[in-house]
Amino acid sequence: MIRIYNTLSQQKEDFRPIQPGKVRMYVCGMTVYDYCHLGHARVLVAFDVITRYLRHRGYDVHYVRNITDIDDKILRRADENGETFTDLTERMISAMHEDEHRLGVLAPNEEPKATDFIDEIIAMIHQLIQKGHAYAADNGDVYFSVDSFDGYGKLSKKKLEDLLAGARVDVDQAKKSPADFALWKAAKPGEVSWQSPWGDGRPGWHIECSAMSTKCLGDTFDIHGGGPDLLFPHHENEIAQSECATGHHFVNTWMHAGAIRVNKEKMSKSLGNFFTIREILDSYPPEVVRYFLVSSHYRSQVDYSEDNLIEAGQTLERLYHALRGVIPGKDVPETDFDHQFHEVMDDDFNTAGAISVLHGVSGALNQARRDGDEDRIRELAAVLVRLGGVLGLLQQDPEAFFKAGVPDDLSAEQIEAMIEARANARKEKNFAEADRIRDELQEKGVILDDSREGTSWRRG
RNA sequence: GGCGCGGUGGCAGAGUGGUUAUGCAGCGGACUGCAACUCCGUGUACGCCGGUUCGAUUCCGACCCGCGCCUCCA
Repeated sequence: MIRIYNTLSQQKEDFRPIQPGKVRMYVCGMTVYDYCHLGHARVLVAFDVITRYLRHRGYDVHYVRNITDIDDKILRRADENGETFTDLTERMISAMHEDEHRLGVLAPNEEPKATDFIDEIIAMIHQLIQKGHAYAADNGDVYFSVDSFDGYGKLSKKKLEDLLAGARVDVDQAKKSPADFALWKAAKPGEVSWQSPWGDGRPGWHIECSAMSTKCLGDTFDIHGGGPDLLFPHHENEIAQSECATGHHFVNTWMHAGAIRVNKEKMSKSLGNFFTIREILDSYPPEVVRYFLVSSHYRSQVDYSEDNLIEAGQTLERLYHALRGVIPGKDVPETDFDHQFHEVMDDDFNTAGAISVLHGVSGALNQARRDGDEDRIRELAAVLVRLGGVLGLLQQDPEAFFKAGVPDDLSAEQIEAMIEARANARKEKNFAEADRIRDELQEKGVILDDSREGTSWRRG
């Protein structure tokens, strides 16, 4: 039985999908006005692992992750760049896909964009007005009336009165209550807009997710996830909109990833302390970044630092070393390691524990190597690749992993030729020449590994 | 101020009412022409103070400290 921590109940619960064997999951994706940063990568990778694991356990997962392609920040950025907002969003969407692909994140089943769901959004707003949960204000905006929904605050555990008492709630004359939020925003002159019964405008941020998730997954679905800062107000507002519009319970399990921090502060756009995925990938192999993210639990905070990335790289190398030179066996049945892996992953996707199982496999594999037990080596290699694959790791050919990133000015053939020259020098006991060749290669970023079987090489 | 989360060995990071993951670094060893790499072995821990218990790092309470949300942010 898989257990998942539910933000709604604040505890781990047995996971029972609405339809046995099928999981319907929605995750809030990117607002595409800039490149993805590490915080986005965390959510992307976390829910990728969750999807992979659920599928590994036999569930048919329908994973929907939206793209917010219209909002204030997009319009402002497009204006600053002197480009149309669609040029900007298309560029950022393809950049996002590139980043995801490099991190080994599988594509969701559906990737709805807000601008493709304007009709559904308008229909839902219309429904909310009819049921008395929303109202058109004098300024052309349409607001959700927070007072009309008794359940408001049940996800974030906030009381409406506390929210109203807070000084940071926007006081807007057009709103009946300061906590009300926009469903439809009237267009300013010259702004991109769509026609609606309440005048030209565009959707508010929260309504798009309600409209798209309902359209793609139905009124009630299993899992809704996202980043830690979406819990309030975004997800709280989604619940209010959806439950008021459909009259049904919205989501069974709410999942939130932990924040990425830099120097003890949350990595965020507003603090400006964020690292984009692409700039991190300039310095570290993508799989190392993924390993770093997966090595701690998805709900915990993690600190981004050079040291942590370097350590992740060293640890990943250890696992690939175990696989080096082995052809994994085929159709290897489940082992005790698989069971251990399932046990920790069943417990709210404990990827840190899962990685420890991976190290257990690699330790056993090394033992088999010492024993010279070829069958056992091939069996364990298969298990390691299989379980690693559930985390989206260890799917590369080990040689490719070790040799990636070698400077272009040195071809594999040249390296092999130098290795051979060194081997000859060593045979003639000309160690000065042998060491000269070794040093020369090291200077160029190539490290030689001597072993009984001969010499292999990898990037430095 | 309101709500929520957390404090584990030098570092990263799981977990558990008693047998104390895993990795990195350190140390010892094997291997090596010498090294590096690799492999094997190995020590150190549960913020503070009370309570419950035969026994608490694990449960309960207080305290200290850190963090997140309450405003756009994954």
